[in-house]
Amino acid sequence: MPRYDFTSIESRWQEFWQREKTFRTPGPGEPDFDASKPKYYVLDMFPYPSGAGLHVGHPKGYTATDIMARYQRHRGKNVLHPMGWDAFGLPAEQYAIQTGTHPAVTTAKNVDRFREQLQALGLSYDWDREVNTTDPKYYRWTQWIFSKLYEQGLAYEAEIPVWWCEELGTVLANEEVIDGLSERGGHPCVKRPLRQWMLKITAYAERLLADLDKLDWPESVKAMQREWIGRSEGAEIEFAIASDAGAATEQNFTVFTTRPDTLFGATFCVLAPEHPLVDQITGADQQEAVTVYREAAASKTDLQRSELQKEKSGVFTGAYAVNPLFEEGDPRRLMPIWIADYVLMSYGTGAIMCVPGGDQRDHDFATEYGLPIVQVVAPEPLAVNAPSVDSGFDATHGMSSVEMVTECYSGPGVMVNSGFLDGTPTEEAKPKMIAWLEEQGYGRGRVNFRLRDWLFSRQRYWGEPFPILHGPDGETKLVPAEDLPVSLPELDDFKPAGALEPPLGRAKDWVEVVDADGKVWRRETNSMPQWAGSCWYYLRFLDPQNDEAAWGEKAENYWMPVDLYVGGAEHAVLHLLYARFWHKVLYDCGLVSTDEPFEKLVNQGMVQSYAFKNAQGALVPADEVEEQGESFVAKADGAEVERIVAKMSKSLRNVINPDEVLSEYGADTMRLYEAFMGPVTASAPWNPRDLPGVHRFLQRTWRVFVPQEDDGDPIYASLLTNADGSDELERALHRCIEKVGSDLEQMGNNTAIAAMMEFINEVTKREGVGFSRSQAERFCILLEPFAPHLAEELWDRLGHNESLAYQPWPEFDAAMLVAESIEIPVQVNGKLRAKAFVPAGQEKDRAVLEAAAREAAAEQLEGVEIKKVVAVPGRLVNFVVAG
RNA sequence: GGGGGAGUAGCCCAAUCGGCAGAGGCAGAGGACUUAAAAUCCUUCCAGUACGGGUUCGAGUCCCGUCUCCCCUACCA
Repeated sequence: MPRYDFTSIESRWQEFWQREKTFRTPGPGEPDFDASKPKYYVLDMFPYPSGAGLHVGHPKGYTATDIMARYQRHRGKNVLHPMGWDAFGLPAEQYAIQTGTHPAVTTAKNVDRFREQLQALGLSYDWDREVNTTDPKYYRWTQWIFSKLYEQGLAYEAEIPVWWCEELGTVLANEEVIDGLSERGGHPCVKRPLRQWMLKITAYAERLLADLDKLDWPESVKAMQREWIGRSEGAEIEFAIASDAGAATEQNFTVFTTRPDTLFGATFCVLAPEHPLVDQITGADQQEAVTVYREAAASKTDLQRSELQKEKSGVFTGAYAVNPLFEEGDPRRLMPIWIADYVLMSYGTGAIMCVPGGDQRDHDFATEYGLPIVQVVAPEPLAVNAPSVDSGFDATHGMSSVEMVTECYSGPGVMVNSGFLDGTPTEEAKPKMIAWLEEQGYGRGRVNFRLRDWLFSRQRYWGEPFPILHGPDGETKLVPAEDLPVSLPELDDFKPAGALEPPLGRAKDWVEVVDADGKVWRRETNSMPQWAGSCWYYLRFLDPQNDEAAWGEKAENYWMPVDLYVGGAEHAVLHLLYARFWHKVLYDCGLVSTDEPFEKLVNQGMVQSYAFKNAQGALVPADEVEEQGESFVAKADGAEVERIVAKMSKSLRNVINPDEVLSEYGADTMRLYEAFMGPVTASAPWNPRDLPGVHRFLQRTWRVFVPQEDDGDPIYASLLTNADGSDELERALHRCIEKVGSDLEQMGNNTAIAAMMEFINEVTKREGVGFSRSQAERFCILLEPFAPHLAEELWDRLGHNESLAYQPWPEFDAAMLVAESIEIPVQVNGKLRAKAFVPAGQEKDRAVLEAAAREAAAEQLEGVEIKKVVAVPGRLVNFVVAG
């Protein structure tokens, strides 16, 4: 086999690894577990096994983690590197509705295909730890964790308006609905009140926010989570509704504001159109306008609302609220109450006080409807004689003419026109006002979160059943832990059972449960959302066969936390926030030993693909374009098209199938290319032209080990002797070891590959002369994380019987990293003018450096005055000269 | 509007603390081998780092301003 025959090499080693269970990872308690070794837990976000199979984007992250896993094994660590399936989900259920095929059947088929494809890439997962969220042995524990949440009072039922998607026959979470359309499939959705299970994630808002600081995560992800949690400090203020006579009545409403300091500048209030108080306070004259406005607002989608963003709209209710700062008779005491759709019922209290002098939105609204604007914050510190006293009312608003302004200023400054706060800087004014409100009983300081409780139920078949029973009198109880799992019943028809009745409602025998006392209970027919299984799978990997517990304490103590977690940025908020929430609950229950699950997070970049755009700017599918010399033209009409980089998508027909790459170049080339494209975190287009480059590197490697004659030896005889290698190659190898090792530590896989190419080029240049067995062996270890099949094959041919996977990483000698003579650039006034040569070992000696530099630049330095000499040891010498 | 990130050769990408702009690959050019082609090997061409200022002996790297692109988010009171 003189040629590099990747097909037979790769299948040989894949069979070997599977047969020998090379990557089986014993855990605490198992006989072959070595507790003295440090651990490394490297995890991929497990995939949803779709019917389409893998595409080249998946392996980008998987390759990166596999390289890390293999590297850490060479570093002598116990490496936990598992894979599994997030297999509940809508596509299998919809396929079932269309074809009658049970989702379990579809899922099993897809899982098999995914597993095959992953194994074909030579990924070193411990397949004994494979988990599947749809397996009753798995979801038994998902249900068990739900029970814990329920026991902690963190799961509750509520009748709330939720997004209902008629087409999908289910409720969706806010984040699964974009612009009124379902994220999956793009079907229209409407809001409806429904009984739902909620998880009280808001109870953990503060900790979920604070603990972000200690995570080694991308800034962008942390920023997104912070924004999603949306903590803001301010105050709640209660406003009484004014009677016709202007007195405060019993009726009131509460607003949340981050600017209590500006209460003196509040000139009106706005309620969300859906606010319950609107019906009660609307005056007869305004009734019709209010009704019309509310109906219009209700029918608007978020998209429509945001399109109309620029122009504020609203309607006066006819009622007034009392600003508690002002005495009766003061015109500023009565604030008209409007409704407007820029105030959202779902945030804060659904009502705001409006300070048009200090808030752009309020200002826009006030300008639109001619409401008074008062300045209460002055940007610059003002002199003592700043105007601060009311002086009569103007004709338009009955307000003081002095303080009417048209500008809006929302920055920090000094309070004006603000009674007892006059002259106080903004930041001090806030606590002062809060203190006043608390003292007077009008309000209190308060922290508000944007984060809302997690809508945790779905009207689907293909999800985890709740371990919940409903009694005849409306009571609710948990299914006892020993009766778990509550298995999914068999069904023939997976459609919703009624307008709002989930498919599980069809399983009558399953739904009804009679207890020992003859009492009839009904099972919960909602199921859990897809996020449930992925909230804790990283814990099940620790101890996947355990039938007594979700995980063993020893395993958890040893393996957690996850050292490196790699996945797409699309999970920045939802999955990662939900999983952190569950983990903290488990931590509080004493079930896990760390308060955060994922220590380091890396988002792999997207693998994009080329697409084409014609002169009209329309996208042209890739298979309708051909290359003509330097340019690309549409096959249809020969018109020139522009090549652009885009996401892979079916419609652009630019999706790259990994199977083709594998058959043409093999898994090692595929892995190498994925890793060589650029930094793991960067997005880059899949460029088929670049594949031969990395493939050639593997071929060159092959050729420096294996003679090319048809009847040649399986490996060069010179590599089977114990002769010393040449000093130059030894130095080159030490540089390579140092570079590959330090790059791997920081996932610099692309540059590590470049270093190996450099070394092999060096060996090739010498036609293998001076390449020793010891060098060949050490190089095999460096290569193994990237191209494990080829590395194992060469290692085997070097005469080893054991797998290469656990060989210790080679050492390098710092003294070997430098050449014998060191070239030092010599600058004159910062410009490169000459090169000096210094013997290795003396490059840090300033005197030697300077002397060598003077000699090298003698010509340039002749007859000029040297004002200064900058000599950086080992780096360069710069002469600063006059003129 | 807000937040995160990126602009280095025709292309993908490198460049520790500020210290020779180039490690590697693709593409291009020339050559060797070959009956020829493929494969392989050798040689070689190519930018002053988006733009404008500043600090410095010295700036791709630090500071200020501007532009372009990508991602996320969006009336959050």
